[in-house]
Amino acid sequence: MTDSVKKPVRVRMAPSPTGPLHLGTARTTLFNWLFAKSHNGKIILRIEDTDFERSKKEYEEDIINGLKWLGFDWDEGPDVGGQYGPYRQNERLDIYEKYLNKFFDEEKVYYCFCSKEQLEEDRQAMLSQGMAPKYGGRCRNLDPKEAKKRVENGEHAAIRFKVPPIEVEFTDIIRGKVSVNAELIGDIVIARNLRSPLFMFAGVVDDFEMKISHVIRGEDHITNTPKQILLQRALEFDEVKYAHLPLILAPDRSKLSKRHLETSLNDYRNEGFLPEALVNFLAFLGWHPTEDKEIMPVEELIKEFDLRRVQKGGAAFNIVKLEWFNSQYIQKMDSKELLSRLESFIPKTWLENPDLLIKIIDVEKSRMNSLAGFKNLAEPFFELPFYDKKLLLWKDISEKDTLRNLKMLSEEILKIPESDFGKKRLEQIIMPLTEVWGRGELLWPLRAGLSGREASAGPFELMDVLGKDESLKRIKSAADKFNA
RNA sequence: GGCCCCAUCGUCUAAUGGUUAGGACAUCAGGUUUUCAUCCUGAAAAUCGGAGUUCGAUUCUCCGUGGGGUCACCA
Repeated sequence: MTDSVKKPVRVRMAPSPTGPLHLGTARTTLFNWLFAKSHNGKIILRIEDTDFERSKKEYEEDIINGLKWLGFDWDEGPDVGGQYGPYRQNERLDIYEKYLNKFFDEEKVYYCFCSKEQLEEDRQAMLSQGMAPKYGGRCRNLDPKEAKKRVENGEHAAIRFKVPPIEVEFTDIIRGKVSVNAELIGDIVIARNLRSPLFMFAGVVDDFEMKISHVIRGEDHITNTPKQILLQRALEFDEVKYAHLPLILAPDRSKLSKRHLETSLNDYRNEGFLPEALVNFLAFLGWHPTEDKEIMPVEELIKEFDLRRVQKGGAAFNIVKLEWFNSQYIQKMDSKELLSRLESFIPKTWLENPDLLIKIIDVEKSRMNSLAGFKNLAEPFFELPFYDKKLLLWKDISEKDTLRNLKMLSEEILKIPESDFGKKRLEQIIMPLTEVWGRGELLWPLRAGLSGREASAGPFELMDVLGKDESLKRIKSAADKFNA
């Protein structure tokens, strides 16, 4: 309960399966995960599906999938079990009911029969008077026995918690002291009925039941915290430690929404971002190590992660920087490994020749800033694109000279024995020629003819991958453009 | 609107009661055996405004401004 008695670190990842895995959820999860890992703590995955109308099994699957893809694991959860389960709130209704009944016995809650229309009217009235809209307490003083009877007779009533009019203060690990006057809050609804708790209440019960030590969540929850602390006190639970993370903002620092960019993790996955890059990028959105470094693999993040170094202000999402992280991780990645990541991004037929693909990857790696971009880069290796003969002309070199140069190169390349054909040998043969005839004059048409592209890898690398026959074929086809 | 949180280059951020306010991405200019990319070098670029505390504040305090969050029988 106090700092002197250190509780074992147990954090929870608590996504709501009301949509596909969100970028913000991914980052909150990452910070929880890093914190737990760096403290040898346990991680609990809890599915917060008390909103039965919006919660969907498919979203739960998507979220779990996405979290695993990012490389996270957990010690307890709906899929792996654990001694504090079940781990779906929907399966814990008995537990909530028990505490709700306790609350009724102690008269800390009451039934509220106000209709939604009525409440909305009240709200508007208060708003128009410039007041903070809060529940006025119309049902607070109804006779509990009578209220219970009405509910038993089938009348619908929500369950409200009597919020005491006191100042609530808590210490946030990131922000320090935060205090709120609960008088401004009004009695909050904590359950639709005994079998249908709401987030505010279910979370508090679960955090206690699951022995959670630290609640690390987005700043959007900061105003929920005093309410939950009040609930904890009423339930006589130990207080947990809180850390509220700064929010991810849109690139223009406004509120993050789908209007500005993709907010679902799957979009980034499908665009060919590496989970390693995403994790590194997300970690640096609001956090930074002591030293100046950017590329930090996850093991290093764990080693250096510290909640106290988390930024307080919101962080704008910068896709360009993400792309940079991605290209860095791609360049550093072993080509074999890269190939396995590439599988879902390329035509199946390409997979028939893995050796060739590895060669292409080696050559094109530095030009890749996403897995999805590889296909376009690799296409010329499988099929020479159609191109206009103008592409072969270096600066103001004439067609005639270009043709001559191509023929000359072709003859020289032909002389190289198959067994000795490769980048090194090609350079040895061709580079001296450029001393005489000019670099651009020889190399440009050669490269353009081999790739059929305005921009590509260099001619020696190209030929190295294409092989002697295909290279000569392409050079001939380039020369033919002028013969015709 | 009430309440809460926040504020260093365009962006992510480092640092300190005294520094030429550092790094990274992006930008610009060069260089590295032709193009593109990689890589290297260099340049430009910031302490939101105003008071106060102090010998000295970007750092501490207050006010203002700006941004964000929240005020659901969503989470």
